[in-house]
Amino acid sequence: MPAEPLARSLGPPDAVLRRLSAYAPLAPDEEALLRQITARPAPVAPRTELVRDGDAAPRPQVLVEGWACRQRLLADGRRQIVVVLLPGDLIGLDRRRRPLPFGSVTTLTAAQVCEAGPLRERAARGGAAGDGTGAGTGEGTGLAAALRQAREMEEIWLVNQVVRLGRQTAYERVAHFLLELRERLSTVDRVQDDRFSFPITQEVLADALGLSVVHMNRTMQQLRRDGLIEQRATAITLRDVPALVSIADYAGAHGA
Amino acid sequence: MPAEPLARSLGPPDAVLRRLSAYAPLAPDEEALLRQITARPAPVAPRTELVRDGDAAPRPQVLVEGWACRQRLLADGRRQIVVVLLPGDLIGLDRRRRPLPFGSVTTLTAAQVCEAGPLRERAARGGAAGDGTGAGTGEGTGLAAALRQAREMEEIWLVNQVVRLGRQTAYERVAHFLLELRERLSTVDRVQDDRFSFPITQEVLADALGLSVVHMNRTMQQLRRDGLIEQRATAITLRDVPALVSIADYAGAHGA
DNA sequence: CGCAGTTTTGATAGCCCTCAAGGGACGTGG
DNA sequence: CCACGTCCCTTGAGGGCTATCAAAACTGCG
Repeated sequence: MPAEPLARSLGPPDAVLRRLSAYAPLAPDEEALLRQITARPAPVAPRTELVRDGDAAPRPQVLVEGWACRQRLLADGRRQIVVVLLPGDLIGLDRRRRPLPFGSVTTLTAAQVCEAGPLRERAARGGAAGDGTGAGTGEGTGLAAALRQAREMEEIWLVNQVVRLGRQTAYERVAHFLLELRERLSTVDRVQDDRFSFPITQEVLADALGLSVVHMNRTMQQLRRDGLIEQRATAITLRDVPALVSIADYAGAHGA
Repeated sequence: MPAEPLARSLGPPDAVLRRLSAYAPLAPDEEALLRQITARPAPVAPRTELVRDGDAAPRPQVLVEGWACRQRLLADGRRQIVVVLLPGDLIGLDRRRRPLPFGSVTTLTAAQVCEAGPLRERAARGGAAGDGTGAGTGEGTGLAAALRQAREMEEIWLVNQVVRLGRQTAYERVAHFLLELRERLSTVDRVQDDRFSFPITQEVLADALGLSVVHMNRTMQQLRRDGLIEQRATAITLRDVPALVSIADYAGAHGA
């Protein structure tokens, strides 16, 4: 099962570096550290658990290639995907002091993962960090700032997810989710002309958006019939972003 | 309009201190700072916006008394409450570097709020923090550790909310939510014999749990009829916590 | 060429929403 | 003391969105 032929063609595999330097400018030695960490990514099969539920000390990792997710299972087998993780995303970088029932982290596709312990240590030791109170104007620079930003982005994705699941219809949910994916993937150069790799099954999509597989399928069909999206192989194209934005009431995570 | 007669009888107003020292042991001077900050709380009317949506630099505040929420409004008026904030909870303590579309923070009841700028500064300056890599065993102490823990707890509440909204029925959602409230309120000594103040309307509850007011009402009735909860005035009693836990598939945020 | 996983389709049912209206609690004012 | 408004809770009826069950078409693959 090839990981993501399209993704590879759409961008080189330095997703983590792209992601973090989009969040905050990095010092040369920090970039070097990142390159070193991601030099030899470990291939991981689909449906592999990267972090077990309740794990006391999840190892810091970075997702270099492929998609994954944080998910939680209910006792009767129902699954809720809490957040989808994309190339360049971080896993377990927050130092936790207690084993928290966060759910597990699992790959959705074939993926490539790197250990990121040194990244956390480097950030903890501090650097160009702008820790000053700064009243909010300062952005902060350096690895620590980038990691903070990464954490805040993840919180935004969670809030988005709550709004989708709580107050939007299936149609709106899918539109909103696709727009979020587009925005996130574009920061790692995986989007061209509103087209990007889309390597997950409708079952996964359903578990992410709180729907049944059958209804997920019908909703996708509706979006296609309405000319809003187009799927070929494992890639998807958003054919009318403004319309999608309007439907989903989408307000991105822009900085202004 | 009296804020919360029951709450007052169930616990003294030093909710913030209780909350934070439950997260991590504080140094004497940190406790003193907390007492100083919360010495003169400002009364706030219900439905008051404490943080506006997209606010670049939300002022750090602590909720000393009353309930509030983070919420997001859709263009057509639909409202989703992202997370409910209880006495002792923190608001805007994370230093943000960009204006993020987080939604607004609004009081749900009459409340008492304190500015907490000094708290953030004190934590940033560092203290007894256990920043060592520690492999996960160390808990960390001091204000900074407590604030980190507070942030992680909020993330757990978000994940809980996602699971509720995505994969649970109305009945399960309410059970799950009530158990979470019980657990959170108990850390600030606002729970006695599974009974606690419950000062929000069913409309608020509906917006928190992604339901209509009518269905919210019917679900509460069902829970009462099943002998699981009991409401009198503005207080609620969980009459069968094990049953509720089973129904909701509730796994608290315990440390083991 | 059959197998397993995925997508698709049809039919039926159910959870939950919307609309509408009545009742209760509380405070205000006459 | 009672009329009256407001807010909240409650109830009824009808319908729509979405789930479930079942099975067929499709795809990639060994």
